[in-house]
Amino acid sequence: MKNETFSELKLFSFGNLLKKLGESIQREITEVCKNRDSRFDPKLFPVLYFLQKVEKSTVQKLADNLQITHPAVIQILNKLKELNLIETSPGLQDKRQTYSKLTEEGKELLNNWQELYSDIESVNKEIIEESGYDVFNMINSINNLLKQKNYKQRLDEKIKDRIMQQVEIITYNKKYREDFKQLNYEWLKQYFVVEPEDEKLLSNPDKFIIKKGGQIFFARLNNEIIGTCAAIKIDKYTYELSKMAVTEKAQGKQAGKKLALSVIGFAFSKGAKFVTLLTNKKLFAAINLYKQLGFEIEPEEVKSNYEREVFRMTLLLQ
Amino acid sequence: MKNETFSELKLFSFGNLLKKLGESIQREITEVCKNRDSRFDPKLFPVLYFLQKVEKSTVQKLADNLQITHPAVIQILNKLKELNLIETSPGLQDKRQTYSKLTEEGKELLNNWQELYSDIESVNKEIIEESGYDVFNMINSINNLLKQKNYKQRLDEKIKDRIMQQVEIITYNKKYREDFKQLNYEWLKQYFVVEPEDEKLLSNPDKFIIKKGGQIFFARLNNEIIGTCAAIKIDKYTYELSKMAVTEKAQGKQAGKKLALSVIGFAFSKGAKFVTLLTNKKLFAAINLYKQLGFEIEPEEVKSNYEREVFRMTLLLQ
DNA sequence: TATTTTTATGTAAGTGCTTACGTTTGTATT
DNA sequence: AATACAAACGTAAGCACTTACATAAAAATA
Repeated sequence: MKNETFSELKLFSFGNLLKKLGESIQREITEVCKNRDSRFDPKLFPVLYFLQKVEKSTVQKLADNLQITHPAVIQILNKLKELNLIETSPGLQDKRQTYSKLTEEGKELLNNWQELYSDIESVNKEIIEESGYDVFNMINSINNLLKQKNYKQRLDEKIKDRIMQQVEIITYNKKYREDFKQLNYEWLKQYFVVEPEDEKLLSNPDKFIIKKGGQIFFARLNNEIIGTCAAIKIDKYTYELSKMAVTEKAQGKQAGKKLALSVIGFAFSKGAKFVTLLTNKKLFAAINLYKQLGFEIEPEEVKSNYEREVFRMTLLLQ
Repeated sequence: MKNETFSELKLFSFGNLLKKLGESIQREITEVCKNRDSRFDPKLFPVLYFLQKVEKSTVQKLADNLQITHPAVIQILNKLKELNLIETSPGLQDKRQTYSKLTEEGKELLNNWQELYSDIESVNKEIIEESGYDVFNMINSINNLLKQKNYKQRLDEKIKDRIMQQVEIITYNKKYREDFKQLNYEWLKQYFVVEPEDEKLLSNPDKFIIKKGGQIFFARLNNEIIGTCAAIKIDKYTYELSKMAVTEKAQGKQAGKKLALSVIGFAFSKGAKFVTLLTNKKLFAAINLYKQLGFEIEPEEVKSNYEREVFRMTLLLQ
């Protein structure tokens, strides 16, 4: 009965479980040490140990080697200084540095602690052996995995994937005509002005896009149309990706990417060789997306009948 | 080069490694969550989750189920209350209790978070699978080991063993005569007064103990005599454990136990059937040790020629 | 050479827990 | 019924770190 919830949340709390286990072990070690010798604080030990090995060290070097932050090192060094176990001196060549080294008292105490240190190691070793697991390799293995791709990245990707899967892409239907117009208006007004040219096309998608062999895609999230994009037939081998618009509030849900992929897929299925598009220098996010999908910027600046600072990008379908 | 010290201290820092790994995972989870929705704090989640499952709960019940202390629960509940995700009410039968339950807003939010929760679970699962280790069984296994015998106990035992091994037991030699006398004087003065009877025996151990077929043992730690104990021959079948004295500053190093064991071993090797001793009611630690070694209190109160509140304990050698 | 950037250190404050302690209420014992 | 004991909750403070920020010196760059 008890711990049932605990076990349900086990996978979610994975990090916490590791943390708690480690903490409880450290807590008990600290307690035992304090009982033996009020000065023996296991958290001080690694710093002392390292100082013994290298004679003297800067703060940064300690932080790097002990895998803790430099403020943590400084706090430990301060305690050691209070206990007269180390002494510090400013760096000679580099005046920013602070070197720390053991005092005679520090060396002696460290020597006395060596035995307790070994005892702790023995107990840890026994526990690990009794557990029957190669705990260190496990820790290493997970650390390496997270070094290759850190947790944040993994989780961000997972979330992106999930959201992308939630966005459905559907094809044109008369009932979406108003959505097509609205989404594009919203977008145009944000960046430019709506020109007569736009007005004409956006009001008659059947006539200017569908009937001419093109297609219009819509991104739907929870039964709401959040984005659109058209594939306009230019010639047998070329389709234009155009009228891409995703509503502000649904940004970041990968709808644009999914829409663009649909256009590309459509063009490909029609046997096209190129997908081309016009875009504007200031639309960084869009340009990035197109690049990511393999579009390349045409070298010559294009003169379009739209009064914008535009250029052409083209994707070669293999 | 780097991390070398780290790896030298690996076994010592076992708990810390686990803790750090867990912490770093939790940190990144928290960061990602905060970016998505400033209110989604993964540390709040288990409490919400549990409240959803049981409808309402007391503080203590939450603490038990989530394996955290009750102040931790209260702190989380306070945050949740600030966010209007829960509401609390005092217990009806038991007025000490405080019940918490989700508000409508809390239920809705929890529902929204469900997806992010699943994403975190998926990432954790992937990491664990990629690592190739059965991390949960490992954690369980170690937790169980520590439940059977906690870390503190293990470490205390390890230290005791080590110290006991360091104490060497050696047999009588004239050069230790002064140690024998001094140790016993120190001890006698602390608890009683030195009587003529004592004086006589302590000054002539060769004559009164060794020559009569007994033996005197000394405990040596780092070339210093820290304790002594005599085996005095009473008759063919009986030796008396007597003149046990361990110097104050070396208490707790198991010297007494080791000395007593030496006396018992000596008596056994001489073919004795009993080891007997006189002790005083106020010497609790000593009595405990003797009991631990198998000595049993003789039922009748003994009249000794020492003016102390004494009784006899005897060990039957099998 | 002047200026920007980076590095080493230090300080302050935050975090997510914990232990320690106090108050109120309930339960057990005399 | 009176009293001792235990439990539930709450508050305060501590712990072992962390992030965030500040400062001065060194290194890189223009």
